[in-house]
Amino acid sequence: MADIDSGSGRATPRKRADARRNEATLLDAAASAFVASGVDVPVRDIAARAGVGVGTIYRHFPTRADLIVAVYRHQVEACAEAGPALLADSGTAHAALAQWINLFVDFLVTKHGLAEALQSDDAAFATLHAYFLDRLVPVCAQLLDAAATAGEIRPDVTAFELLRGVGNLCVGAGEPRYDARRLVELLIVGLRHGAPAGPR
Amino acid sequence: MADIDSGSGRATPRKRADARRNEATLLDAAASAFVASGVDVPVRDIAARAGVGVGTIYRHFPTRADLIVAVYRHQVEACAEAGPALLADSGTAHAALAQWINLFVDFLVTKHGLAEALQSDDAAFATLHAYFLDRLVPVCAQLLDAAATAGEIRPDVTAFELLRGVGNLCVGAGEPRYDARRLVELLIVGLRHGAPAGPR
DNA sequence: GAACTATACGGAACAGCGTTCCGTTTACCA
DNA sequence: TGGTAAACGGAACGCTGTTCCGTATAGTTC
Repeated sequence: MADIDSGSGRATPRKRADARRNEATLLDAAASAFVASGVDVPVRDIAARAGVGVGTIYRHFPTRADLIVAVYRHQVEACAEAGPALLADSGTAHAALAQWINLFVDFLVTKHGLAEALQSDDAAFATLHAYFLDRLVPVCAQLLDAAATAGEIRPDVTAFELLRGVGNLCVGAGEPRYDARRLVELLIVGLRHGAPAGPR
Repeated sequence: MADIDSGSGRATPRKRADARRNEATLLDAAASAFVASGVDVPVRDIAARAGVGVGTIYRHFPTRADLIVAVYRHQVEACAEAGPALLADSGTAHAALAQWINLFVDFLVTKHGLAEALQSDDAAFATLHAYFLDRLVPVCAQLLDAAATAGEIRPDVTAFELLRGVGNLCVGAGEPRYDARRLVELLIVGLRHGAPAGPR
């Protein structure tokens, strides 16, 4: 999948061959370990799977969050880029928003433990938090603004809040009696119908 | 607040005085430790606060979840008992449901880390899970049934699912940019307006 | 009041985690 | 074919929850 950090950067004098190889190996090992045991799989397990020492993991990925981000970067980027496309293609802004949220939920519920990690306030996950928010909040805000401008939804819910809420609802997906998708759907429906002042 | 385990039980020959004293001391210490540092405060901190050894904690409360349950039992009972009362007093079943959910949310958001613990799949929290579900699911189901029978809400959301969703939304409450109550409100609104088949 | 015993206590010890650190190995370049 | 900076492996550290057992003590019995 193309070489990592070859050419371009003159300032960084190019990493050693074994280092580049290990980084790729680690990404693969982490990805399969995440699938097998969730994103909270012990670091030692990932190291063993990759056939390296734990020190090697931390040299390449200073914190566990960096590893998670690296593994899922492609999919998060794809989700972010789908936002404007949906807005252009969908009949209404609300429909685009609903579809985009569905993409996000599909992504989250298929990654065991990712939703849990996303809303952990553990300092180790700060960069994970930051990456998801930096990348997705603007996209969500654009969809939200469009729907609000069109008068299709109540205008007082922020993109941060909605993403966080949806992420929270995805925690525990996979349990048979709990359908996160349905509850997220309820949330989106409520967004359309809820009066700004609320009941009572 | 009455004595603990006095009289009645002949089978249990009554605990020693120091044991009963320590149990009460531990409940107080745990309660204030939970307020100060969240329900995930280290066991050693609670022990230190109570002036006992960690062994004493585990003798009285075999698992951390038992301690949490013991500390919050009164409030959970109160919440459970409020359900039928609200149903009798409110104009509509949906209003009763909304108010009861509000009680639950108020309880959760004021207990740092409790919502997080509730949806943890850690085996240590199994009894915590079980207690909350045993006590609250039937109440929620009663409210839900009443509202569904009255045709005020879509009938395909289970009490378990709703409680879990609401609990999930309460995770991270306390963060300034995240208003769990508002999102729960959206969920309840969606419950009223959502068509069983959903959009699209 | 003294002796005896079941009960309860305290905290050292264990296991599992993330993370750090450093002696050793290895890839690259001259 | 050395020499050296880069990278590696895994022991070690600090922090968890939990267990275990020698010691202290409350309650009972004479």
